[in-house]
Amino acid sequence: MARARTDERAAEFVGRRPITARRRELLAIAARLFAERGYGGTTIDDLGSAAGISGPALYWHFPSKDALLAEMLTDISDRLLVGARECVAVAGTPVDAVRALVEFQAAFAVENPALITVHQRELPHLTARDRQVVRRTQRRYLEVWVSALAEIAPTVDERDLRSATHGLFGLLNATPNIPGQDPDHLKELLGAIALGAIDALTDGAISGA
Amino acid sequence: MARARTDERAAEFVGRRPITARRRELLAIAARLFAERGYGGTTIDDLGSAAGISGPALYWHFPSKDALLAEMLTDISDRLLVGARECVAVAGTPVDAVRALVEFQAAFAVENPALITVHQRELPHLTARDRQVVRRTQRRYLEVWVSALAEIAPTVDERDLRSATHGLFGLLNATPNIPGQDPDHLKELLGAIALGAIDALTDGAISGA
DNA sequence: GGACGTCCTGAACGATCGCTAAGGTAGCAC
DNA sequence: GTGCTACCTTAGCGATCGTTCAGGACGTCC
Repeated sequence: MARARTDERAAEFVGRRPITARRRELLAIAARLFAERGYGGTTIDDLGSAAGISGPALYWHFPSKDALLAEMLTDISDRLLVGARECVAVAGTPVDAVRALVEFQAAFAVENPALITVHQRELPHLTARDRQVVRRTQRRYLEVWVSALAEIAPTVDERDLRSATHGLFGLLNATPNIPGQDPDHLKELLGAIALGAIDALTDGAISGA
Repeated sequence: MARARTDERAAEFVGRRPITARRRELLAIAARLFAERGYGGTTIDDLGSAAGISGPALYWHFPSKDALLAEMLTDISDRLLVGARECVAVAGTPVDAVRALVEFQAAFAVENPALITVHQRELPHLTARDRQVVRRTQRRYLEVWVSALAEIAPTVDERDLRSATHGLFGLLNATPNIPGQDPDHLKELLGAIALGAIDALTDGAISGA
């Protein structure tokens, strides 16, 4: 009998197991189910049978249901943060940076509705420690936005920028609730609306009033 | 021994028990806990002890944990729908109607962050029947918005209006995520941003371009 | 062929938790 | 007093569900 990877490899990879294709697949399936039924409404057996295996088989890949969720959420927030930093790095002007951020978030939300849903909803089901990690990454992501916005609107109070950015996230992350729209069209539409919102916030810094 | 109200009164009130102050109080407490820990992360005993009573004591007031959540969610969506209809009824012009809707939703979200959180998050934990009821009310609420927007922007495709409205809800409902801002200020800020978003959508129908 | 790693099964355990049962207390009506 | 209602208690049942355990099938390497 092979010992579960949970025991054997944990030390080697210090809490973060190697990312195999199978793991990614299972995470994607879990994201779909969590989005549909909620974390609490999804059992280990549900996850297993959706993946074509038994419930306990998951324990070879993940140490616990909590840990699965934790990995999913940290992965999402990491991807968002990396993407946002790249947006800013690549952009030529501050306005371009903001445009790129809007487009990036819109694209991510439209292309990963399940992930966005879970990310917005299931944070309370993390352990305090994991929640703290995700929250910190989220805060950094927010800061990338706030910094970018501050560059195009230096006169606006930074706390207002922060509040408004939360609002923009809510706007762009609403895509999971919107049924049956063409993804590309939706991306454009919500992106345009978000830019309008930013214009209102920054007194026309985008459109150049 | 008094039989539980669940058995005794259910027939009289056809599934909807009379709304006493105590019930409202318990619902408010439950909303707070559900928002903090999630529905699945909150036990009956948690709810009870937060209210200063034992867990099972709740069963005198509500037939089940599910039913408690269902009542909470239907109540929220009902209040939103009623409020929105009144906004439209009172408004003099279509633009006023849209302004009133934005202000109303912003006010509701700022003043009831816990309710908004639960309303956004816990729908999957309802029974199919209850979920259907809440969804229908939500759809009607959405239609009030879409109709109002269609009046100020008759050229915009109605499906786009619907999508955009979902986005606006996301924007205005982001308030629970925003810590430590003055409520009135936040209301104004998000309201203004939302109007900017609507302006972008309707090509200046609000600001009068 | 044997050793080993990968990935899975099926049975079962233990804890949690929603919910029921049975009863108690305080107040008010008559 | 008795009876009735409103609201609550504690004990405990039953089911669910996360998790563990022991093992097996399949592949690869020597």
